[in-house]
Amino acid sequence: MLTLSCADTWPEGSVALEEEVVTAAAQAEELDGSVTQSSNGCSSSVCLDDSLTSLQWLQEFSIINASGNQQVPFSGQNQHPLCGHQRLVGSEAPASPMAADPASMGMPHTPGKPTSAAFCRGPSSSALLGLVTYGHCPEEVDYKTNPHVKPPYSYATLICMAMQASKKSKITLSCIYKWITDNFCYFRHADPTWQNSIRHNLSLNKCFIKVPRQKDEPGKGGFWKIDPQYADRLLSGAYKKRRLPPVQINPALQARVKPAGPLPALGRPGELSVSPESQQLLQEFEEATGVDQNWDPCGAEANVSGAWLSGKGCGFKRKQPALRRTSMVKAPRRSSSPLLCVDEQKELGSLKGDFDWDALLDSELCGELSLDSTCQLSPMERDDDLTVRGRHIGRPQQWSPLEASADSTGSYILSETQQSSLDFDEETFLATAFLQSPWPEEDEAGQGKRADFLCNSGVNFDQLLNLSDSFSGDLSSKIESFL
DNA sequence: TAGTGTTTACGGGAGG
DNA sequence: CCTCCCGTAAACACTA
Repeated sequence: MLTLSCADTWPEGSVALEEEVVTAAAQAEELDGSVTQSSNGCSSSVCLDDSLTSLQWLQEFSIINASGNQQVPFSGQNQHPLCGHQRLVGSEAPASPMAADPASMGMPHTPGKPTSAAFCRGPSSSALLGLVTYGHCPEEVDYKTNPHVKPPYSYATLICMAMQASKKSKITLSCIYKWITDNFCYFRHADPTWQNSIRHNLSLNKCFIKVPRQKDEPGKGGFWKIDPQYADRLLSGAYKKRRLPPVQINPALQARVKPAGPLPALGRPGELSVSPESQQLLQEFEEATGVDQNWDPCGAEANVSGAWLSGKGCGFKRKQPALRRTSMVKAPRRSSSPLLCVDEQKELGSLKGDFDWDALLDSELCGELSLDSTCQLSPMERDDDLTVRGRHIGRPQQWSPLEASADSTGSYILSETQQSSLDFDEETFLATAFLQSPWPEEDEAGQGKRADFLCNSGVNFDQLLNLSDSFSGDLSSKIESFL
């Protein structure tokens, strides 16, 4: 059971920091002046074509926004417990990344020699994981302003983040560059060879699809989008490049961990608590896995996410040497899940056999994400429901917004056949919730929001329809009811 | 010419 | 030791 509810109806709460917006817009214009600019800083065609393939809409489920705190990832003093990322709250966020760039203020910088950012890992999908991450990351690495620390994300992840944050289904290479430099100070000062790596990644990583620019579209180069088949994986488990040695929970943090009681509201990092259920699940987990508090949540999450990082799902397109990487073929379409191949489902199944991952995730997610109408976290009873921003959603098998049907209470109950991808979508949501879009939001005023959902989300109707082969209801009425 | 995109090659880290 | 992932470097072609 997972509840992400809040009083506000979505997509409210996705208000960007105006200063950030203005700055990003201005910078984007400088960057891509040859292309007709829209308010989001990307080319007009980007803005026009939103109906492609991203899981962008997942970002709209931001519970952080629901909590009333504007999130600004990779910077600031507060770290989002979900993802382990730091975030600024309100005015703590620099109006411009450059404005807060120590390197641009005379701070010495030695790019290319990243420090131990790897030990301050990013998003975790559960309260438990976030808790651990939070605990063992006392010295918060501000990737947005720290020019010395290379972000612990793979280039593929960075690209994916940029794509997600852009609110568009496809973005230009320059937009990717810009987002990365905006959000990671390191790359603003690092040797530009990283851009080569970005391009290399785009070309070789099958997660990314090139969308040629139309002939009548001005500008250079094409657009890139995320293959929806891999998007969630990319974001769910790729927040770190490599596995790390076991980490220790900060003893000081452990002392702050209190049994029982609701989790503190986001933004109260000083007082953490774990519900008894979570503790029990943790204990079960430890018993089942033999890990203790040295358990690396990052690696674990990668496993939970389908172990795709281990090379089973999101590999490179490159032609591998004949005797190497024979497994690097395009992953087949998933059978029951669009996101899991058979083998992966087996893996997850075997995992389930040993340990109830769902229970752990669900429990922790409940404890972490449950926001009641007063925007306070509250422990949740475990059931099979999901509430996002005031909308009650049954635990889906293959989550698709269009498959949701509203019940009499305005809740969205998904059919049982929709279950499989929720775990990944949860992960995706959690992994992307913290993302900040430097791109100016398009018209976010009032009524347009919901109608813009499917447009801005980048959800392709055709793909959604493909996802719901078995979906035979009145599509238009469902869409209308959903909107 | 600069930016973009593709491709190849190589080495290091990590896991099996 | 092998495989895989990832990063890096470089060469090359194409295009605005």
